[in-house]
Amino acid sequence: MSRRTSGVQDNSEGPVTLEQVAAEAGVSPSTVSRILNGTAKVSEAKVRAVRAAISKLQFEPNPVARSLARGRSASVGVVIQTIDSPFYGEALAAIEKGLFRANYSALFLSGHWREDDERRCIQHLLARRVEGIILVTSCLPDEEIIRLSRTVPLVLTGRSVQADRIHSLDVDNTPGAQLATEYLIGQGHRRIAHIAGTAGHPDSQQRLAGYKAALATHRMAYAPKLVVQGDYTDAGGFRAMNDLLDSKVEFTALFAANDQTAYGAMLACHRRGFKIPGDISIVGFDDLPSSSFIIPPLTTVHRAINEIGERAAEAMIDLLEGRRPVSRITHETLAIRESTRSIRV
Amino acid sequence: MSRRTSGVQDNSEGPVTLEQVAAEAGVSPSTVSRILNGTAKVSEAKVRAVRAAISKLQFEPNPVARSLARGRSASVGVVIQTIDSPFYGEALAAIEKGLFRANYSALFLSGHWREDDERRCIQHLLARRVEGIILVTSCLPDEEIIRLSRTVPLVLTGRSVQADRIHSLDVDNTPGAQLATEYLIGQGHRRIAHIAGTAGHPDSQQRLAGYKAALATHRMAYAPKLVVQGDYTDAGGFRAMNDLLDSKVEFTALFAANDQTAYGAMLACHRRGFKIPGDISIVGFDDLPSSSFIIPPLTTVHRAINEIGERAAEAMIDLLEGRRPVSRITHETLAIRESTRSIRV
DNA sequence: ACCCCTCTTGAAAGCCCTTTCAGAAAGTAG
DNA sequence: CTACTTTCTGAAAGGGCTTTCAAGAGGGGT
Repeated sequence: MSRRTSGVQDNSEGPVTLEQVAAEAGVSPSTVSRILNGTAKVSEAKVRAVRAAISKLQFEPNPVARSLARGRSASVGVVIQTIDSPFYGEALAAIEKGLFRANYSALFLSGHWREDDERRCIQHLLARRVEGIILVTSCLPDEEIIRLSRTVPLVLTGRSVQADRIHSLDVDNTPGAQLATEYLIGQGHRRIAHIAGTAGHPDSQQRLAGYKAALATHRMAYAPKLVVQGDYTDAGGFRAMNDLLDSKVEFTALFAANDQTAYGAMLACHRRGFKIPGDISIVGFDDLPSSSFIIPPLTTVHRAINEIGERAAEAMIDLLEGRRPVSRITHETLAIRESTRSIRV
Repeated sequence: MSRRTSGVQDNSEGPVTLEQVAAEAGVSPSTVSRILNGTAKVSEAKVRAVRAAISKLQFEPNPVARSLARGRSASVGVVIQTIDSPFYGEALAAIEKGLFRANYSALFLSGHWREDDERRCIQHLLARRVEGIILVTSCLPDEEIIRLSRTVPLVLTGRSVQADRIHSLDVDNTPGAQLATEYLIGQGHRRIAHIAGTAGHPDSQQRLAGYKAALATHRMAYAPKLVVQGDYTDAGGFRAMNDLLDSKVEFTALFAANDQTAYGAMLACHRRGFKIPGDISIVGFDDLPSSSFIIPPLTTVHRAINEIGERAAEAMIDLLEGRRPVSRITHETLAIRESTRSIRV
């Protein structure tokens, strides 16, 4: 015992409390609280005294107590599918920054593309009393999301669900995919293969839809044989390209569901002696940071992923502070690099 | 008024509280708490009644109140430098998983390799009353870290600082770098260039040291001209390789400070018509997931980054629960792929 | 039958803030 | 100078849980 008594400067004894500040400044705790939060006018003199006490004692309000008293946790949950993955990483960074600026903490959890894991994450977040949840490409069915939105406000990316406290930051992937495919068509390609993303993912369906739409626009037949299943990973792209090559179906270009798939596909081509873009032109989707540095630099659909993250954070803050979010996302563009070539005659 | 009274199933009225459970079960709040935490023996009958009430009301204890009462926040802070970056992403995922399993939440914040940002993050985390902080490759000076450890237990990765409540998960990069360089030497290379990592980073210094050590072991002279500064990014590697090529210094192999640097360097070679590994052999460091899929697949020092993450989480939990962490990290190995070749005669 | 223990349980105090309520002080109007 | 506002301020009541303390109940020993 005893260390409690001492303490000219040695503030062992755990964090300083608001009451200690009040005592030091000779005012009541309520006054200190009011100054801290600006919830009422307080006389100049007391403000000064309290500020002095605060800095003398190095007081930092305890956010846990504050949360309890206010009934608000000042934190929002972010459920992402894979925290690794260069693509989502960038979004995360932007979300973190946006929330941090508005004084919210972010709790990141990964759902691993599994509904059950995602539910578990959400449960955990709710138990932690987050004030809102940002779902980055959720796997859950619409009605479940709507039900959830009755409990907490939601921001969804890569997905569109309409409900009162839901803000969908949907980036329809269809136009981007169409853009990519049409670019290939414009370069003279007529037999264009596609390696799809994970089966069942909405954005993978959209990318396929965009591919089909481009063909349709140019009155080109859709050949199921030219489309093989991938899973958004390098390895999946590698496998898929091998399947494609094994199947002996002819094609001069490939639209890959994402950049990683394209990487894998490129390697498969390389292994079998096909040159890119000499023999096969390849377009990706996402524009990962490294895509401009691989060999050859990848032509790909550019998405401003950090912008998506920023908007998601903003929208969440709007929702929390009772404003109606209106954020719109920049459209996808095509970053034309060196993995494609014209085969016009 | 009124909606409070109703409620066969409609639990508007916000979350259920422990007191409501107590009332429903006909016991005192203390008893419910004891059952929840197993802090005392409670009669079979009451346990059953309480369990029934809990599931009937769907009670979930409020962690905020719990934190306040216990004085423990059940959360740990994780300061990372860049949340994006495939490399750190993996570590994060592993840390998140490890902490989640032990019922701790992780608060991720990025320091952007800037001391000030890192300090700000730490302040924020302390204000949030995290119980411990994991610093992934911190930029802060040793004495500051030691001072901090008097406030919260610390786990450090990529760094070694000795103090009571600090557990360093240091992976000395020197041996890995030496391994890489010696491999090149073993393949007959005599003029080996090195693109260093960000100036001043300890691990970048270690990698350089490993490079030098390998040369020394083989009685090869260290030529400063063969070493140029990079910054761990693709772009930096690209630039550095161009500088190297411009300088007309001769070399047949390159040891790049990390995989991204290697990517950039490879592209620079490609641009100027140098073949890899035909003209120049390249070895990287880290073994990013995509490194086995780029062209050519990169020979690189493999680090079990997810293992580092797992160990970090475990160590933190040990520290928090009063155990002495003893985790050891697997050694680095060399993943030999196709970006290197022997030039033995 | 009486005393002493052990075991289970509830009351109440606390954790550290916020916020309502009401009193005190100061200002304005009549 | 009184009556009524308008400020500023403190006391006290939460917010939802944990934990200490003490009382009540039941058991064993003599």
